[in-house]
Amino acid sequence: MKIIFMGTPDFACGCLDALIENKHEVAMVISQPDKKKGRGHKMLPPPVKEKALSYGIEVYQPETLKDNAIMETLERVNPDLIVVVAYGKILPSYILDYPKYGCINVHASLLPKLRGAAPINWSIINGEEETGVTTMFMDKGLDTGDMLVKKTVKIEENETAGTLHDKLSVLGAEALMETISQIENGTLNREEQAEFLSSYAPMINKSDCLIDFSMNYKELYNRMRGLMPYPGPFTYFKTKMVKFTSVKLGEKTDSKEYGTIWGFFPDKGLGVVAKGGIIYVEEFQFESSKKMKVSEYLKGHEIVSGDYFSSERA
RNA sequence: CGCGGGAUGGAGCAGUUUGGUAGCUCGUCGGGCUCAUAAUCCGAAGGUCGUUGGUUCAAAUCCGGCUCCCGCAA
Repeated sequence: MKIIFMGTPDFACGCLDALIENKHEVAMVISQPDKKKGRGHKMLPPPVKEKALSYGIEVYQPETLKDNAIMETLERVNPDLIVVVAYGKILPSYILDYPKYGCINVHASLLPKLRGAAPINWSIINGEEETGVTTMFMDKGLDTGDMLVKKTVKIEENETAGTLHDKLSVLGAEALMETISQIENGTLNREEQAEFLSSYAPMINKSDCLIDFSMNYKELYNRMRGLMPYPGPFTYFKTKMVKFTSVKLGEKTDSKEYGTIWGFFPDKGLGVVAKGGIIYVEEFQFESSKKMKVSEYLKGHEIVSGDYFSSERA
């Protein structure tokens, strides 16, 4: 079976690896164009492109899918199946209809929940107890196609978006392999998504990351974990922006001085008052600075009792 | 040429504006006190101040080049 693989970020690399390891014929990889990234605007290729090149697979990076170039490519390669994992563009219907076996997608949630761009983050932010991956036949809607294989994983107490991302990347590859072999064996089981159960996981934006300590401490803890390590929950301490890189859920408190520093405890970290309880900060990163443990920071800086984090720069 | 911060004993920082003996907190090592201690006290070791050139009687500090690290933005 001749496959075109479409994907862009790290998350998709596990699936590409699995396809190769299981001797599937990946005739071409389509990825987003190289982008100016990082300091100094260096051009950097997306991870999937690098991975594909290391396998010696031809890579195509169209700026748009709306012109004829993509059609010519499809005709030249003539894939039986297109596998899409976190590609980042909507596929027009003439692509969806082109391959004999259609287009399948690996999505990092238990559909129909958390359709959209950031299901991993939102599963934690929403305080879900479990999430997973779902493969589906793509249709015109956003993650609305018929579901094929579903795999579940428990969200741990201290799970972050980073750790969950890695788990789901592996699980996604497994689900994809099962889906493809079911296609080959003709044992596929399609299940329609129950629309009334659906929810949406929109792209994370800057304002989602600004931490507000007047939020309930458990919800806040979920939100912080769901944003780690990227893009990272942040707030301000005096004149500087500070990003939290490791936090723990603390005990209850009645204090209403949200954002105020409760104290520093070598075994727990820097306690901060949130609504209903304490959040302990173990590690953070100030702007222009390296990430460091709070205990390290305190060797060269002073934080006095009564200092506070604020959602606005002083 | 996207914007900005930084490089000072093992760690985290001050000192740079206004050149003139290298300083703080922590750690390390030795010792005291103590039933004991991560507590406390006394003492010690440890730095060509990122690199390179220049100005100067004198440079961590002023000027130029270079290297590396980091945040933002995309």
